[in-house]
Amino acid sequence: MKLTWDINDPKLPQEPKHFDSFQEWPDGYVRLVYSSEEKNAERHLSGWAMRNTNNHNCQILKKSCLGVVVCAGRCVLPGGVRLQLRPAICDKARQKQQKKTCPNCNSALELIPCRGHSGYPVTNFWRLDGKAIFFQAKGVHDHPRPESKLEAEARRSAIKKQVSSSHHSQKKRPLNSEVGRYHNSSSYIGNMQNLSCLEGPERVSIITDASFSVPAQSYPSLQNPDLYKASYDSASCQEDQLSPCQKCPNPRIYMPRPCSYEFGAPAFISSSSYPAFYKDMTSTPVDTDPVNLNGPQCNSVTAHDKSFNNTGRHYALKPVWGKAGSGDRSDYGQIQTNTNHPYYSGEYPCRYGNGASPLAPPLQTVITTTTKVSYQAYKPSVGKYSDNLCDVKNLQSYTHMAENVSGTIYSGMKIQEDFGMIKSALLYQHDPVPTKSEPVESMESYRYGQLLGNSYAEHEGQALRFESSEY
DNA sequence: CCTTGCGGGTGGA
DNA sequence: TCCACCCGCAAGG
Repeated sequence: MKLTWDINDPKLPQEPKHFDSFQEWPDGYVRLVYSSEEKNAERHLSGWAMRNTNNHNCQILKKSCLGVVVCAGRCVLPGGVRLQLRPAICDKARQKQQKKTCPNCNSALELIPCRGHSGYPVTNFWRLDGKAIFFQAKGVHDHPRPESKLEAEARRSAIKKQVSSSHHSQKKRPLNSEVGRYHNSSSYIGNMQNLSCLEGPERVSIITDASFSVPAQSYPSLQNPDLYKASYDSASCQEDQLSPCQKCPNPRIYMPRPCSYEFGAPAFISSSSYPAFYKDMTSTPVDTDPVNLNGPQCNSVTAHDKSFNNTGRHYALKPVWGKAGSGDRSDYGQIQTNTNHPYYSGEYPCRYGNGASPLAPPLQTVITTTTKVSYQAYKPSVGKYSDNLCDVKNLQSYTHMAENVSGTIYSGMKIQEDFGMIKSALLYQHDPVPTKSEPVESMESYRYGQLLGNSYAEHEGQALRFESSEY
């Protein structure tokens, strides 16, 4: 469909013929139309830690990205992964979260704010219109992915369990043990995620080698795998699934963009290579810039998924960005698709590396305003999602996903139950890799674009995220 | 205890 | 006007 609409349009396309599958990690200037039956969309879920932002417009729900919480020491977890916690959405909880230390090295935790939208946090807009839920994202995340919501929840519950149960027996093992687990799991996950779609064996191999960093993508299937998973998976899957298709056609795909934080921190980059960095880097992610080089690729992590998923081609596309201002609306959607990145790369602020200059001038202007639209009632009737049903479509994809996952992954992983969820999480994002070949391609292109970053991505792929707060 | 939404209100552009 | 953001409230898990 043509992305001719803008979230602020008085009139949105009526009765869209086709709905997009849920995307857990939308990135870039994306516009999607979900079915009002899509639970995840209904809940305005996102893998990114998005907090509600008051835009004084009850028709449009606006959310802004909180970034990601990482170890200030940029330590590498045992699995080679990095800690990438999901920032607590609640201000108070976030403050508390930041007072905790890295479960792995005890360094302070650092919140990397999102500045992917012209120096401001990436914003997501949700608007219910009839049977469709319109979603529009503005900005490109310039930081690693945090844990997905499910992963975070899973972790939390896992920790609780441990605490409660294990308490008696051995009390304090927690840190290491936990960490270890997490690592494992996470790393797996990370890999898994990437691989998610692949077959078991392949996955494994892949994993080992390249773990792109997809930080977190998946929604763990923890709890109700069905629900989330389905949806999420679908998302991921979709991507994957789409990927084949998407690669070309899909407009909404995102692109990976450059510079991100990750690179900024060497640590992130190649965990393996830079192990030493831990401490040094700590405070100065920026310095790390050397990485910047990577900068362009930065987000690779994130991007990966995407890239994989969607990508192959996207990258190649041309940069639409030049325009900016006016074109906006329609452009946006497309941009993503098309744009390769010039925009990203350039523009994107790798804050770390370059500084935050927002190259993308156009964006803002264009973007903006959510504020006022008064159209139909946005307020969704909540409640609806009862459907565990999830979209059939999604399910399908899921199903296969799930299967794969469970089977393969798990077996491989030793993870405990707790982590089981994780696996689920793994599923989607990476999935992008529907076809093996693609991944490769995309990777390359990707990397290419990224430059250095790649390495990072690979190693990093899995960042662990977990917070173990108390220890 | 945390998430999610809502909405009043502020300050800067 | 637009927008980011702070703050509190309420519902729900």
